[in-house]
Amino acid sequence: MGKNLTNRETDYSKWYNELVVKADLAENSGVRGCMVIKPYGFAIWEKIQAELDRMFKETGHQNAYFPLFIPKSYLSKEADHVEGFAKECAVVTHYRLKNAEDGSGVVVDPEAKLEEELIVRPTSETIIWDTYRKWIESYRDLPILINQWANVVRWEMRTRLFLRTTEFLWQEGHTAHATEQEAIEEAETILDIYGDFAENFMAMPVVKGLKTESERFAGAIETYCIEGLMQDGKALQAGTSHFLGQNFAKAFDVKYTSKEGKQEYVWATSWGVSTRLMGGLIMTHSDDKGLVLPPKLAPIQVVIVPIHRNDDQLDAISEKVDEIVKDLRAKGVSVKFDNRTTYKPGWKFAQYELQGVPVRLAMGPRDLENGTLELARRDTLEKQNLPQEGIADYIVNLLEEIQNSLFEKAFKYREEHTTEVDTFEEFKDVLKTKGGYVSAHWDGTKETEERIKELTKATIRCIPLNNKKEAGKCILTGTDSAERVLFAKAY
RNA sequence: CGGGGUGUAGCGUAGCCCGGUUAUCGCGCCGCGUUUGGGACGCGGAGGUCGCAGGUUCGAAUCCUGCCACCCCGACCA
Repeated sequence: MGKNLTNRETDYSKWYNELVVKADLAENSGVRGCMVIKPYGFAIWEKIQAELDRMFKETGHQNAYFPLFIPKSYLSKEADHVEGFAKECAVVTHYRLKNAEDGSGVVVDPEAKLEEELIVRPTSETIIWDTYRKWIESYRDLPILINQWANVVRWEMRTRLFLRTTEFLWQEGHTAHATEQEAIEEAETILDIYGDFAENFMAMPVVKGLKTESERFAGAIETYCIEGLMQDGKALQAGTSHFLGQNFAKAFDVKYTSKEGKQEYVWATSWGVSTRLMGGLIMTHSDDKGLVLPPKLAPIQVVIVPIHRNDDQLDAISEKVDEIVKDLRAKGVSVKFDNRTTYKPGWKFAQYELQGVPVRLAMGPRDLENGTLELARRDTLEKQNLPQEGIADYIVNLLEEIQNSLFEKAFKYREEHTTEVDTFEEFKDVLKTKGGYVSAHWDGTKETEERIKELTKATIRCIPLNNKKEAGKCILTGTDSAERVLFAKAY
């Protein structure tokens, strides 16, 4: 295989293809950049969904579902929003096909042209706000805290598996509030959930911050984000939470009557994370042998491989293994006993390493005699022989240790790849030779940000929320600056 | 959409410049046997619109034209 994942030049997409997912559609279909998520990959997504869903619900959110198709006119109601998405919308113009007269197949029936074209949602703000108008009359109707799990389509010019597919799965939250303060707090609450999830479940350290004007969501007043740093030194925007102000309320005329009997526009947020998180997961932890999954998101946490010469041995091993499986399941650990005789142990070892299963147990005749088993950690690739006695408890602790150790490793990498610089020369040099985040002063203007991007391909990933105030000079223009911002090359 | 590159079996490829028997090799797949503590080995077998269409030619994977798809670099983006 020989793909060095720690190499900065690595093409991760090859891993995706081989490991979890394959972009694989009918030839010449014109549907580019879509991905088929294989069962194992989807199982990871389901774990992500389950945890986030729980966190949303714990903070008072509910799930709902809105239509895939959005009337074209909706999109044009919010000026910045159209501007941001118009160039990447798939449009439905007809609703029927018919047999071609020359028998060459089916063609679009010109009779079946839609009066108003429908947009395949690139995001659902517009259709949701059109609905909220009908739902909201009084301050008693607020807040509305709704999340939707859905697919969206963005016809990007260039796609990249997981990170920028034409169609992707995500969750999008859309909330309406009576006050500005409450909406801002909502956006921050969600950012905290995203940060918590990224660090404690994905074991991916993130920087929480604010986007600059040019990186802000189309239609937002403020965009909060979490930014991860991948093993190749590039940053990945892993989630965003937007404070939308009253932009959408005004565009869709969503007003409520306040306690005082006055008509007020509502305040809004929207927020989302997507299947891109899976890309982040892979790019944060994987090594040359394949995926490395944090235990909390691994579809299989422990795999048990029997080593045997004949059926009698397998039966004897199975008997022991069944006990261990039962113990582990009782402690909430997901276990797979791979007793297939169609594959050999060596093949299975390699296979589960590819899939990133955190812990592997092997048991053979020798172990039966000694009451032992072999345990291998996916993250460190260390193997040890242990007594079968008490193995379930040992594993429960070990899974936690692996979870923590993955985070620590990624955290250390990020610390080592965050560099403060004070001159543009250093800035360019760090980007070229070391990569990662570069913390530098910036004069706060769009023009400077743009110029730096042109010169170095680095963008401002965010203005960290916990930023300390520190006077300095912009690395490009030398103008006074009050704080450093984080630059990086990004996906 | 601009610049560069690539399309040959499920995957990865040789052959193309310089046209000529039955299109190369590896992995994978199927059968039989031996194997099984780190991706086993032997023997046998199946599998191909050489991206598509047209052209040149006695003859095209190979040369020419057009189209399509994919990858990389730009503009765009979760």
